[in-house]
Amino acid sequence: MSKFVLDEFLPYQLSVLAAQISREFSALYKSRFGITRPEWRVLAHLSQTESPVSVREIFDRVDMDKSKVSRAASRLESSGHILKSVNPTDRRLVELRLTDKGRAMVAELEPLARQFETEVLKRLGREAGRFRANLNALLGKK
Amino acid sequence: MSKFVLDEFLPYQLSVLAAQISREFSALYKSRFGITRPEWRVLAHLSQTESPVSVREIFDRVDMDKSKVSRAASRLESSGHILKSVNPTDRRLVELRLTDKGRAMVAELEPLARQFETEVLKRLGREAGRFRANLNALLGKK
DNA sequence: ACGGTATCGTTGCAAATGCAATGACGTCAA
DNA sequence: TTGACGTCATTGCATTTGCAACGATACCGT
Repeated sequence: MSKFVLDEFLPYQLSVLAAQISREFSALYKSRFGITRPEWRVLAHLSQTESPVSVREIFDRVDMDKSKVSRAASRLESSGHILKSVNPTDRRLVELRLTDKGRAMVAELEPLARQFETEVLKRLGREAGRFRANLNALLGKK
Repeated sequence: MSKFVLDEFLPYQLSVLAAQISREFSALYKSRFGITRPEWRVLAHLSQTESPVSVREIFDRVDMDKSKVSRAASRLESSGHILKSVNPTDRRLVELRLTDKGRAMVAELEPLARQFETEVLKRLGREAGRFRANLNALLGKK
């Protein structure tokens, strides 16, 4: 059997690539807005829907531990980017929603995100679409 | 401009996929051999070469902080899987090499790794090769 | 209505992490 | 040879992380 080569091991490659790209991008929003990765995720998720969203909903969909989401939300509340309130229908739930300040920040952030993504995909040329499709397949989408 | 959708954001997708797959695989070797992810990386890297390898060499190629490598190596030494020794030519360097016990463990581990990888790639069917090629391109290989 | 069970978000805590500082060693030029 | 500078691995420390435990609330069968 041929030798095992770590550099060609899929889980390893994915790990390295994801870490590199995330580091690069997070350096961007960290320096520009002073937010952390978990905070960015919460913000990005909140920006997608008008209605308030519970902590559970986020950590379900966003692949972060409950506590991570909870703490990120608390920081975002302190910094005035989101509001937390108890859901009156089900008092176990906490509703998160963007403040105007939060919305403004996301509005600045999103173009940067798009641009960053475009730059990355440029490296793949015409293979970009296929790569994304395969990524989605591995993520078990649709 | 169309709405920003986190689920379709490349850095996010890569992060999630890498985390999922790494979690899955690390659960395997953790339950079976009690080693952590950094330890697995060091072992996997050491298994690829006969000659001893310095800490620097590993953290350069393996995308881990120096201290992470150093601590993983110490744990692996305690558990008897590797040996650490001072390089006699350049006494700043620490040579890491597998013990027989370490080699035996890696020998068990590698087939599991291959199999795991195969299972993942199966989900892509005939696209697998292309996906890997694109991954390599993004990693800036060759 | 009541008890048992499940779900939600937060928190405590131990472990892992990243980063800077440190100390040991090498290199090189004068 | 010396001294300034660079490199290596480890360690200290503050922060982050994951996990379990907890209190509060909701749900469900009886």
